[in-house]
Amino acid sequence: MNFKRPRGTADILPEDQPYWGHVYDVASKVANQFGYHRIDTPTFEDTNLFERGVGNETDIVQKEMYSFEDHGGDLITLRPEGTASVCRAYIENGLHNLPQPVRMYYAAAMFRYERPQAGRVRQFHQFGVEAIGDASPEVDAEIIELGWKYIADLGIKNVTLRINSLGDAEGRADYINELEKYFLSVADQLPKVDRDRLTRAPLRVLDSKAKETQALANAAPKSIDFITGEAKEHWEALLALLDNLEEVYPDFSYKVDHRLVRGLDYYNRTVFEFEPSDVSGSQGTLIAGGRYDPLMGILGGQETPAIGFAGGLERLILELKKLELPVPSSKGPEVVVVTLGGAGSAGAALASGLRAASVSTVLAPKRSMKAQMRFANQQNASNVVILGDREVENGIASVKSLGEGGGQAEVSLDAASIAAHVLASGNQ
RNA sequence: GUGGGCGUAGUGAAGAGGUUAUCACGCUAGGUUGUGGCCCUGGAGACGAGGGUUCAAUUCCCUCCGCUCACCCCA
Repeated sequence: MNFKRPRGTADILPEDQPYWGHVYDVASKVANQFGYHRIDTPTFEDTNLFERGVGNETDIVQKEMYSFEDHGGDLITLRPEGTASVCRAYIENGLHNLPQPVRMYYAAAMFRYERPQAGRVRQFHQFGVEAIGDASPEVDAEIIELGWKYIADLGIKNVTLRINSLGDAEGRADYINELEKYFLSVADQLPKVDRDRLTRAPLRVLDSKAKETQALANAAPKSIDFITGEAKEHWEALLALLDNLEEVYPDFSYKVDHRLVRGLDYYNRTVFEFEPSDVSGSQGTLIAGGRYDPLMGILGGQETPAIGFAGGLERLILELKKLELPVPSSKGPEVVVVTLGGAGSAGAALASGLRAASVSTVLAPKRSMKAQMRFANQQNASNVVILGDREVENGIASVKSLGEGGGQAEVSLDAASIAAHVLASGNQ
């Protein structure tokens, strides 16, 4: 009986690491460009944080959380998303005392008990950003710009940005009422999935995948027609700011989509999503976010406006692979040390000396010379240093460059000389 | 939770109710005594599990398990 990884988890093998390194590197680079600082929160939290923060009625809380009682009797949950934790940390650590807004980002594993499929696993990874403590539409635009730039810097083109406003809590009830009324009036034309949805979450009928529903949803009442006052001003200001972005970034564009809604309870006003334009995959959303002004209050903090997004790294990597986009490849060592005969220990000593001199060095396995050369080649090494009894005796090592038409040189057998030789040829 | 597809070496594939299960890549050892990539020759390595039908099952049937895709949901 062999052990297998749990369903919905993945081993990220060395060969896949270039993709992961790339999505993490670009994430931190772009976040820093916008003045966002990294925050790490615990992998698990009090179950109650998510029940309150994510919303007790959501599927995430109802059937997807990894929850357990620990040995002290506390109810613990592996985080299914990042925003609730960041807000908890903001409140707990008194980050409202910092200059506002506080700009933070995270990149970490999340856990949801779901049926795995393309672009969806049980342990998955998100890059998320949050700007807390500023209600102005400029911050909305900034977050959207950040998300767009992240995707663009990864090299992914042809993404569609859809945006909508859910308005504030006050006006929302009226809107949902109207929406329900409308869908009920055409209920006989809805497929049963959507009739069920209508009783459960009327907003979600809007983004149904069913063809029959989509035509009806297009004609449904729009939330942006129900928003008033500050929320309306906010929305219009945001659209103007996005128009500016179109001038700065030639490829940037957005589409107001009144059928865009969110699954989590805490969102208000601005919501948005980035997804590939060629809607092939069903789990297509690469980045999704929005404003969540009510959340801080829900979690027991002071009312504090905030907005953020989260992006699925697995989905981004899937897209990178689909588009066959290049990612920085892992480099081989600068030196592989090949030893023959009784030179084994001299080789090990030389390898240590080279590493001490900051030259990446790998010792070839003790096999035939041919096998060791082949090993060096497979490691993608820049050079081999050949060390046999002859060399040890004469105090001279053969240093061979493995590149195209690389030559071979005799170098004095000491780490400093070899390091200098290797670094000099590497810099040419 | 619901519904489809699929389970043969590490990977990708082929195969037949009946002796030793095939191929490619990969791995590994060699091919003149100390020089990689190309080429050649060896070697290791597999029928997901259980039950049934049959003289005989890896092949047909059933169950389970696993993988995968979609719905649902969501990043």
